[in-house]
Amino acid sequence: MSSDDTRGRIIDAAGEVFAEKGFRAGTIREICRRAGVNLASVNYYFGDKEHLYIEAFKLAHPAGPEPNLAQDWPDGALPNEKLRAFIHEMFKRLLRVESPAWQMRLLQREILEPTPFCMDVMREYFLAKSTHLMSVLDEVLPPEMPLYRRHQIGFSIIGQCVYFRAASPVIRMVIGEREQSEHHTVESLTDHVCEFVLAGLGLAPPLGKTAGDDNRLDFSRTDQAAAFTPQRKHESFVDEQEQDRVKP
Amino acid sequence: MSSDDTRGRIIDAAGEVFAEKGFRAGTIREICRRAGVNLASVNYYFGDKEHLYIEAFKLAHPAGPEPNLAQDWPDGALPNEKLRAFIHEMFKRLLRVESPAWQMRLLQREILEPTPFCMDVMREYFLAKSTHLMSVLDEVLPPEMPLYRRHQIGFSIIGQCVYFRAASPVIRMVIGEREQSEHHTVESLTDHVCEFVLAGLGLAPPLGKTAGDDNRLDFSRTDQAAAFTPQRKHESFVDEQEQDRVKP
DNA sequence: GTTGATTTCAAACGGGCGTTTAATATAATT
DNA sequence: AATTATATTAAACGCCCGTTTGAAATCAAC
Repeated sequence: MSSDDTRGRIIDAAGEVFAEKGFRAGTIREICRRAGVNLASVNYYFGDKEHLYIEAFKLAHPAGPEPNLAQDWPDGALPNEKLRAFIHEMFKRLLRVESPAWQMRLLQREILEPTPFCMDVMREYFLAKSTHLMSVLDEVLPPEMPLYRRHQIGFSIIGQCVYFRAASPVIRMVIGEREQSEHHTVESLTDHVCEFVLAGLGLAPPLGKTAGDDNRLDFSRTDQAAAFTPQRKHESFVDEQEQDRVKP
Repeated sequence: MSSDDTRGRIIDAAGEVFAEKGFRAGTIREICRRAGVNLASVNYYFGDKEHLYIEAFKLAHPAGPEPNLAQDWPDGALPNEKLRAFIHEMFKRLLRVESPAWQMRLLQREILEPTPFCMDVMREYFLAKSTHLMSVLDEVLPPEMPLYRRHQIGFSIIGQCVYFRAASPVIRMVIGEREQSEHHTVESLTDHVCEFVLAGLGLAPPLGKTAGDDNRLDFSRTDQAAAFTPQRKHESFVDEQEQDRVKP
C-alpha cells in the first residue's frame, strides 16, 4: 500500500491534483495540504516539482495490469469481439469513477497537451496500445490497404472514445445533464462506438436507414426524412439544464 | 481592421498566446511584448486579464464567416455530400495554418478544458454546430432511432475530427513525422473520416475486407430492425482485472 | 499656444509560486 | 545512553505574476 508513508501519500495526492489541474496549475502547496504533509516534503523526497510529476505519471502509466495484450485472446475470438473488448476497456478506464480515477485523466492530459518530460513513457505506452489495436484491425482490413490508412482507422476509433471523455463538459452543454448521465455510461458508449465502428468495417449492419436496394447511395432521402423526423426533438436541445455559476 | 490600433494588436497577440498556452499559462507580459505595447495597456483597455480573454475568445468564436448553415445547401445535395462538406469544413478550420490559425485552437482549448467565463458563447456555438450536423444526420438515420443515439453518432463524427488535431503530438509519436505530414492533411483526413463515417451509416461500402467469409459476419441481407438489436452487454471473456497496482 | 482629455510609459506593489534553509523531532546504531 | 542518520517542521528567499500608480507624452479643440 502506497498511502502509508509520506512519499506514497504525496504521489497519490499529486496524481489527483495534476490530473485535475494540470502540471502548471497544480501547486505543490495544494498537493502537500491534501497529503497532509509539510510543504518541504516534496523537495525532500523528489527534488522538485517536475520529478514529482514524472513519478506520479509513471505510476499512472501502467495503471493496473494492462489486460489488452494480443496473446491474451482466446484463440477462437472473433475480430468484432476483440474490438469490442478493446473499446470496452478503453471506456472503462476513461470513465471510471473509482478510487484511482486520476490515472487516466493524467494520461489524457498528456495526450492533449504533452509536457516535455514524459515523452518517453508516453511513446512507449501509445506504441503498445496502438500496436495492439492494429493487430486486431489487421484481421479485418484487406491486406492491400496501406499502413497509413490502417493508422487513420485506429485513431478514429481511439479518438471517438477519448472525445466522449475529454469533451464531456461541452457535450453536457448540448445534450443536457440528464441525457449524459443516462446514456454516456461505459456500457452505453461501448455499445454505440462498437456499433458505429463495426458497421464502418463491415462487421455489423450500418446505422443508417436501409431503404435502398444496396449499400450504395440511397435516393429516398428528403421526403421520407422530412415526413418522419420529429422536428420537436431538436428543440429539446435547449433542454432545461441550468447551472449558472456566473460571476457577478 | 483590428491590428492597427493598440487595442486590436493586443487582442490579436492575446489570441495567439492564449491559444498556445491557455488562459493561465499565457501571461500578460508576453502578450504585450508580442503586441509591442506597454504592459499596462491591457488593464487600460480591458480592465483585467479575464476580460481580455473573453474579448479574444469572442473574436475567435465566429471566426470567419460560418458557412455551414443548413439553408446554404443546394436543394438537391445528397446527405453524403452534406456530410462531407461538414467534415471538410471542420478539418479546414482545425488544421489551418494560415494567419488566424489561433481561433480554432482557442476554441478547441475551451472544448477540452472550459474556462468558466465563456460558457455562454461556447454553448451557443456548439448548439448551432450540433444542430446543423443533426439536421444532416436526420436525413440518413431511421426516424425511430432515439435522440440520444443520434447525438452519440454526431459526437463520434466530431470527436474523430477533433482528436486528429488535439492529439497530433502523440499521434506523431506513433506514426512518425513523415507519415503525419504526408497523410494527415485536410484532404487526406477528410477522405478518411468521410469514408469511415459514411460506411458506418450505410452510405458507402465498408472498409473491412469483403472477400472471404473466414471470420466475417454476413450481413448481406438484413432488415432494418436488425440494426437496432442491442449488443450483448456482458462479454464473458472480457478481462475482470480491475486491481490497483501495488508497489513493492 | 494654451488647455484639457486621452493614451503611453516606467516603476512599483502585493500575492502566490517553487525552492531553500536551518532548526527540531524521530529513529537507528553502537 | 550517546551518537549518528533520517525525517519533519516553520520560516524565509527569490521569482514571476496580475494589477496599480502617477507622471510623461500625445492629441484635439479653441
